[in-house]
Amino acid sequence: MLSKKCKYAIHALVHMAKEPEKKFLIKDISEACNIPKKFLEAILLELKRAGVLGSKQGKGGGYFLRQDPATVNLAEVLRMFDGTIALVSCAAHKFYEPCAECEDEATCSLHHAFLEIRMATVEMLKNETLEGLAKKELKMKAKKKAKA
Amino acid sequence: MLSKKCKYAIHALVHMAKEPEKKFLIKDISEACNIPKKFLEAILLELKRAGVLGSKQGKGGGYFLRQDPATVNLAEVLRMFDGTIALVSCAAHKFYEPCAECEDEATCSLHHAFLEIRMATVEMLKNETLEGLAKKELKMKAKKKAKA
DNA sequence: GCCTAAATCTATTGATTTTATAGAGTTTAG
DNA sequence: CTAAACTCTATAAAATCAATAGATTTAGGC
Repeated sequence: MLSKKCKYAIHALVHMAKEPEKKFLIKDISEACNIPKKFLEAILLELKRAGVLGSKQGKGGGYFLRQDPATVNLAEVLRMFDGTIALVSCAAHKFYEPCAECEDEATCSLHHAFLEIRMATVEMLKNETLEGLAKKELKMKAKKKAKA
Repeated sequence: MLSKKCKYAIHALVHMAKEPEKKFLIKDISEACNIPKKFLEAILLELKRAGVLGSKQGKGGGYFLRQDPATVNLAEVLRMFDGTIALVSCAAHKFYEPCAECEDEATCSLHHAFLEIRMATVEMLKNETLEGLAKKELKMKAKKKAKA
């Protein structure tokens, strides 16, 4: 499972990607996405430090996307907040660590199995971009409204 | 990431699946797989309660596979120890729960994205059986030995 | 029957991580 | 100069994870 922090980050980013040019107040994102304001503060700050968001301080300030939402994908966000995507550390790409209990990774069937699963999962996550998610959501909401 | 408990469980099961008819002592599994003995005790007990293992108490006792290792897969073991395989609770199959912050799952892009990812992941995990993993491991170890 | 080997059960501890909040500080528009 | 807004440090509450201790029950073999 994702941490709440990571899920909140994705929610916030997708929300912002619906209007990629707009500047957002923490408070507004917090209310729109139902994320505790103080918690969201820390999250947005992390995203800023990672270069995904930019910000402007003082009156009239706010957060905005610094990167093209088509180039930001879920694999990236997951790794930023939750670390590795792999199910065991010895199958990780960016956060590789040998498993303490394993005597020989080369002949460990789990290592090989989870390596494949990690690679497939990362592929799927890379296909999910902020732009894609935001557009899908706008479309779904429009459809639902039309129905009602 | 899997919990250690879950990873230990899989290690122990694969170890046992290499000799599916044999009866194993906790101590022997613990030493073979480098798992803290007391911790392993609790794990094996859970696997027994779940029906995967059987046991015999007293002198000459031990644990043994109760199910055909070809029918036990990693999806099952993961769910037993770590709960849902999905990355968000609203995308879970066996452990579904709505996300607290989400106002409308039907139009949530994350819900749909993670639903697909969960389904693909479960497919992959289901293809990894105790028998498959054990055989692969035996083969790899034999190959390595032949080389040396 | 008694001894010993082995699984079983209850409880609890310590460490770590996660989630969240408080409050002071800094920046900027007007 | 003041209000609005992000920034930073600190910390606390809660949950989870990993591991251990110690007592109990069961069964085999002499």
